[in-house]
Amino acid sequence: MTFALVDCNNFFVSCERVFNPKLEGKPVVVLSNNDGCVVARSNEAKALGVAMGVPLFKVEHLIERFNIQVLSSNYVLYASFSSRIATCLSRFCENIEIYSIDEAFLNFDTLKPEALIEHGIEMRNKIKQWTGIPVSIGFGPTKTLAKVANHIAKKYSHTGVTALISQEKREAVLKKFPVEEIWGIGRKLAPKLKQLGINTAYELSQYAPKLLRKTFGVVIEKMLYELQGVSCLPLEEVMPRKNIQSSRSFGRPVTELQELKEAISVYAATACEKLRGQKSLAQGLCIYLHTNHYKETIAQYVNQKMISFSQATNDTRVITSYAVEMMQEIYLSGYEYKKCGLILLDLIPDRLRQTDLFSQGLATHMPLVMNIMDEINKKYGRETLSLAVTGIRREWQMRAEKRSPRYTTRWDELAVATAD
DNA sequence: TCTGGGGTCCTAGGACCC
DNA sequence: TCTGGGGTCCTAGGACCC
Repeated sequence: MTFALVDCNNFFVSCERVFNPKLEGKPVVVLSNNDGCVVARSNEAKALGVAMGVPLFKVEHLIERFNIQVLSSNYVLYASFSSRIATCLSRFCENIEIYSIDEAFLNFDTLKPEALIEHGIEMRNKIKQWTGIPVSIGFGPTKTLAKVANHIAKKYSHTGVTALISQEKREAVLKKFPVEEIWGIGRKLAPKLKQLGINTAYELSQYAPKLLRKTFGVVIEKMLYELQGVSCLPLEEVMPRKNIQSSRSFGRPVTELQELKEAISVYAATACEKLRGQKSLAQGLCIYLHTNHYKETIAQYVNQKMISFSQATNDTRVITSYAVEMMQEIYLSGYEYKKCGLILLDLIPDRLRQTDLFSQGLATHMPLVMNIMDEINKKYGRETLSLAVTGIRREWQMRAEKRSPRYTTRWDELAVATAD
C-alpha cells in the first residue's frame, strides 16, 4: 500500500493571501466564529509565539506589538478553495478521501516508490499554479506514516514533499519523532504513554501490542501496527455524515424565547441544506441550549431534548417546526443564553424514503419544494429564500467584524482589478 | 469586555433477555 | 432459595481530529 497525505499549509491564511497579496510575508491570523479564538496562523505569526486555538484577548499584546494582521474567518471562501483543490487532486489520482477542509488522503499503490517524490513535486506545483494554495505532501505505506511524512515535509523539506517508504528511513525518522506528535495521540494519552517509557513513535511501534491494547484500547493497538507499516486504516472514499450539527455562540447574551426560536430555525435551515446535499434523511433530532459556563457570576442553565421522527425526513419546514416546538419546551426565562444548536441524528440515504401510508399526496411534493429552494439559494446566494421564522433583524447573530469578501461565491463581492 | 464549531470512534455501564 | 453467564441494544461520556 502507498498513501499520500496532501495538507494545505496554513490553509485559511493561504486562502486570504490569494486575494490579498499584501498579506504575503506578514504575520497573519484568522479567527474562529464570533472572533473568539485563533484558528489559523501564518508562519510569521507562529514564529511570534501565537498559539493555535488561543483566545484572541490573550494575544492582544502580541498583535499590537508586532502589527499582526487579524481576520475573521470566511468559511464560504475556504470551502470554495477546498473543492477547487479536490478537483485538482482528482487529476492525479482516482482514489481520494477528503479528510477535512484542508487535507486529503490519496492512494498510489500503482506508482513505483522511486517515482513518488517527483510525482509529489509535480502535484504540489500544479496545485499552487491552479489555485494559489501551497501544500505539503507525505507518502507512506500507511495513513499514520503518511501523516508523519507530511509533518517532516512541512518542517524540514525544501521541496515540501517527503516519502517514508524504506524500512531504514522509517526507523530513523520514528526514533526522533515525539510520541505526542503522532496522529491520534492527544493531550491525555501522551503523558500516560510517557509514564510507560514510550517517548518516541519508534518506541511505541516496538511495544507489546496485546499489552498496549489492554491498557489503551484497540485504537492505540492499530496505531502501533500502522507505525510498523501494516495498514489498518483503509482509504474511505465516500463518507456521508452520520450526524449533522449546526450551532453558534451568540454575539451577545440572549434572553428572549423569540430570538432563540429564530436562531434554532436558522441552524435548522443550514443543517437541512447539508442533509439534502449529501442525499440523506434524518430519523431524529436533538436540540440544546446553554448559558455561558465561563462566566461564573451568572446563573447557569443547560438543557437538551431529543426526539425520533415517525418518518425520516429532510424537509426544512418539518424539521424547523419540531425544533421550534422543542425550544419552547426546554426554554426557561430569566437566564442569559450563550449558545444553542441542533443535531440531525441517525442519517440514512434518501433512496430509503418510506412514504407514510396516510399522507401520500403531500409527501411526494415535499422533496420538490425543497429542491427548488436549494436551487434558488445556490444560484442567487444563501438565504435568498428562507422561512419567515428565521427572522430578519437577527441581533443575536455572531460577530465577524474583520471578514474578507466572499470573492469566489458572491457576485457582489468579486475581486476588482485596479491599476494603482 | 473578549474563551469556535463540527465531526468520528470507542468504551463502560445499565436494561433486558434467555 | 438459588443470585450464573452470555448476549444485545442503547446511551453517555471520553478522547481525539481539524
